[in-house]
Amino acid sequence: MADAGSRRASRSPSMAQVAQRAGVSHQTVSRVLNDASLVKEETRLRVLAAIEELGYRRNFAARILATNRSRRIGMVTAHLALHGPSMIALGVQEAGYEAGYDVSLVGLSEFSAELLDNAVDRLSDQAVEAIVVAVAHREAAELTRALHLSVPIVTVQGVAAGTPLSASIDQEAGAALAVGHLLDLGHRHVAHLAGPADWVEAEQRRAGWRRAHEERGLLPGPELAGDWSPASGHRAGLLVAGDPQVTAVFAGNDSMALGLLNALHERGRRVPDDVSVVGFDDVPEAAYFWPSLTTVSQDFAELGRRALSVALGAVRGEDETVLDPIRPTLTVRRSTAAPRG
Amino acid sequence: MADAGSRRASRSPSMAQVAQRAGVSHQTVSRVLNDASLVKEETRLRVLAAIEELGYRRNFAARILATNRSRRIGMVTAHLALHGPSMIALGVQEAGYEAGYDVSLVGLSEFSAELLDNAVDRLSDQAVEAIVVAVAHREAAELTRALHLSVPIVTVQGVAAGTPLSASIDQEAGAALAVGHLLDLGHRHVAHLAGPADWVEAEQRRAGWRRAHEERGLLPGPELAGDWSPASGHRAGLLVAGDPQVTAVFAGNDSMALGLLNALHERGRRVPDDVSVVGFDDVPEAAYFWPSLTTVSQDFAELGRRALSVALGAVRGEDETVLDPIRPTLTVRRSTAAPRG
DNA sequence: GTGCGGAATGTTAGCGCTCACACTCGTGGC
DNA sequence: GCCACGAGTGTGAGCGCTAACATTCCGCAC
Repeated sequence: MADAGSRRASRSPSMAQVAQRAGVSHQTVSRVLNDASLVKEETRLRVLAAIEELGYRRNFAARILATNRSRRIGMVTAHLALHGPSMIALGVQEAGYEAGYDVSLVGLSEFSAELLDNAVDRLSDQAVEAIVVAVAHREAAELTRALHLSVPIVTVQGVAAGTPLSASIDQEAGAALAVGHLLDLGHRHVAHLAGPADWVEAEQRRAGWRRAHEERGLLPGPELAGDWSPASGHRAGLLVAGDPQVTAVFAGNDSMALGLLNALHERGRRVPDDVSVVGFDDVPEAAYFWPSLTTVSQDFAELGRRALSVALGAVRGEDETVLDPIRPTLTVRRSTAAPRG
Repeated sequence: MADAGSRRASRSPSMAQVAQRAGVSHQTVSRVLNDASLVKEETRLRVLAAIEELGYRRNFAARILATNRSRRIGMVTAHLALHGPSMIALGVQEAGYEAGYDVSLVGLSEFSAELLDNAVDRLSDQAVEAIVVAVAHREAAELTRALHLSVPIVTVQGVAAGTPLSASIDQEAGAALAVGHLLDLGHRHVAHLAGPADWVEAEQRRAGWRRAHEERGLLPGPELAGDWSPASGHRAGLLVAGDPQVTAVFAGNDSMALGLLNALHERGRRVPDDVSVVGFDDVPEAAYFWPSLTTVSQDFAELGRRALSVALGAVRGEDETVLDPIRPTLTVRRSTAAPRG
């Protein structure tokens, strides 16, 4: 119970107080905390004891002020509730802590240029040493690059592989994997339920879908427009159900695949007997869709870790080593089979 | 391009530089930034111009050091990837920003006493003014209370309504709502697929399930043990499918309901014709399960906002007004119907 | 014209830390 | 016996800000 009336919380013990108690100078305490090497073992223990007794914690604001380094990385993401972004955030945090950095996470409730600006602004106020932006809209990537802040910005979604200061997953390869699986089962062509046109990921997955056909000398099936939501998957599903030509669909993500399955059931089309469906992301629920969903798994946490390591490299002013994009893998379940007949 | 060789990033413009440029004292600049009231309009504009020209940003570390207030709230959560926690985090952040606070979010990759301790420690190092803990394990709530840090800790899951320094959703009422719906449709009793015993939420939902039966003078149906995962829902579903007595199941969350549906389909039991199913949470996908899931909706973002407001109240040393828990609502979809016959 | 009072602005002293340097020992070489 | 040296420690300044107090300015009453 701190004295409730006081305007300012009472100050906690300072380095000077620890020093006095241990009978040394404040600088020696500082040395114990930073590079113990130069302090005699006996003194070190005495200081440590004093720290313990006083419950001392180093004042981070004073430290930042004196060193001009915040040891803080900012991260902004939209759609924190989605599987991908939240896993990325986790990866960034973990890797950050390992490297002695704190991570300030700002979640956008929705995407808009203004909110993004705002978030970056706020992070700048906190003097972050680098910012990781995990917002997949194409516009976001462009906005981000236009900012030219004084700190490095690492983009982690919505960018082409090989872009400087970025980390990525090879979406195209993943899509090709999924579509290839369908074609190799004997489907003549595969329809694609695409994500929104302004997402780079959607474009990349679409490219993989086309490529898989081309590599086999086949013509791609019809393309449907979606927006990642199950509702859009459902709408597309109604269309698919009406066209007996379509025997296989590659959905741009698992949520749309879910809506698609729902519509197919509604119309009495059997999966995979009448129509095969494959998704993308491998959300934890995908294995329990009806039927369980064949989909593409990506290691988002690893993506986050890489993003952080790129950011730290930039902070240290190192030459950037461009990492190969992460390769997704295909998880085959019950929603895909060879076409009938 | 900062000079790559320098050990420390070059300092950004200081208040003193702004002052010089505007031809005033640094204190006047400070006044413009804080309580503009006492500064002549003309001077104010001159200072603002100087700030603009120099691209000045107030150094937050110096400010914190001088005021002894960090304007930062810490939040720790496990299962950031789940719908509930991520929405809560969003609510806390939004409300925090509105109140001029930054929020430091620490996501635990899994729950353990050690990791929780660690996270709280890290936040303490950042001198947060309060901590919001959104970790639902019963153990977490206990650990949290045992910490007695120097800052207020607000618990936001895993606590009974009315607990001091907490915000909550009335889980029991939500469960009673869901089960009541089933009973009022004419089901003799409802089976319950419960969450893990060490989650307070699981216990509360279970209590609501029992209460709904008692209020109607009915005996509750069988109780099954789950762990929130779709896999556990699937296991339970196989059991349910084998018992024709069970005509309705209340699942502790939507994920388990999904697994349950999956098992029911697998065994050829029709939903809702043979078995009605209701979930809890109303995740965005629930409307597209097959069949679409009747479930209980909770306003997690609001929960987060309340938690923050409780935290700020405590920081200001106000007497705590205990808020009524948030009332969930029932969303009826296709997975529930009257029993056959 | 003198003085008074509030509005506007300036001055000074820290906040708790790190950095650069200064100092004090004891030890060893000559 | 003196100096050089390095290990171990201390001293002082200063990071950029706010808080408290000091000062100046100006218009107005007398």
